[in-house]
Amino acid sequence: MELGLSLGEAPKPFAFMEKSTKTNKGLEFCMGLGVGLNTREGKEAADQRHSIPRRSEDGEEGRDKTVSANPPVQLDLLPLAPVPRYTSSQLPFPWPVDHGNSDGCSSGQAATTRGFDVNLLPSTDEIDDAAAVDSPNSIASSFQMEFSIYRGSKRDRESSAAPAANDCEAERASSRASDEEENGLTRKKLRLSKEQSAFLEESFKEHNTLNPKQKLALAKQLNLRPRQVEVWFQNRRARTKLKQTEVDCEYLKRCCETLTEENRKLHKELQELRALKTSHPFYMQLPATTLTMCPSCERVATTTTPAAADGAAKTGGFPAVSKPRFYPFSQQPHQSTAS
DNA sequence: CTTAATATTGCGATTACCTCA
DNA sequence: ACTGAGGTAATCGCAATATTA
Repeated sequence: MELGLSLGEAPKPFAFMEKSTKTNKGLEFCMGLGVGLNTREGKEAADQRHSIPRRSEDGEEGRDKTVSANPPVQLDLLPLAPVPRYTSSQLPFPWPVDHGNSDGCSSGQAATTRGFDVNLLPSTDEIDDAAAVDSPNSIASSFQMEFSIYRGSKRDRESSAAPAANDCEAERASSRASDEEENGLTRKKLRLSKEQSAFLEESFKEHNTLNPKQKLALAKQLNLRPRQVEVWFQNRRARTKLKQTEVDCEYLKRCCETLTEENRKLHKELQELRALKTSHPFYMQLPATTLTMCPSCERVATTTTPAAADGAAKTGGFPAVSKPRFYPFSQQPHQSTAS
């Protein structure tokens, strides 16, 4: 028996599944798994499983329009985190939450009352950028911080005693690594607040990718740099994919166990049939037969070998008759010379 | 219309920092 | 106080795609 499990590239994820469905009806299980994450197709397939929407409304997202022609098996994702689900009216996203529009500007009234922890302040040019794409009535332009829960490190809390120094540090942290290296500074990891993370999480549920407008609006609303929002979404997608991979592996593991068990049962059945032949040598008038399974077509075939015939003769079991044959599953062998 | 250069974006791999047991 | 593990923000390099001259 062949177990076709492909953990790499899976160009034809269901090819072997078709075979198995047309043969052994006694085997009630069949699988079609395409866990090919190492190729572009695999990535797209994975994205399909993740139900990542491929936006097409924005020109800049056109590169993601391609979809796999062979969608692999859909595995239900376990809930990643028990994040409370908000309704659209409760969620003051900086873009309309009509599940499809990504215009970037919000309708929003509720967001004006929601403030967020600030690890660092966006640079003024980024604020200008965000304002440039926001309508004059957007919540982002009217965003105000109303509370601040700083969850920085001990060092951060110490430095927060000196506001000027903290601003300077935040500004430094907002630079890219190249800038940091140029300044001889090590990058500083900034922890997002619970509120920021929760809001990003909710945003991710709405759109797991962001167009530039959404990114800017979200960054402004959360008082983060657009780059931070972008990185967060990238990492969040990576986490989702990793979780899905774990689910896939777990599923494959269960399938393997199932197949192993089925194989064990088949072996047991075969032994019982052989024992039956031994105890009732003239019951079926069978030749000395070796049951084999064609690896290509997965059909059971028989071969009559001299050694088997000798063994049968020694036990006094079977006369040396070339035919008839015994087909345990009422199947004709695909080829007479099965290997 | 074709093509090369450039810009943009997302992803995988990895690093670095932070928190916690 | 120290330490290792785990989580995650951030970085880097690459590939695919879009845009533009």
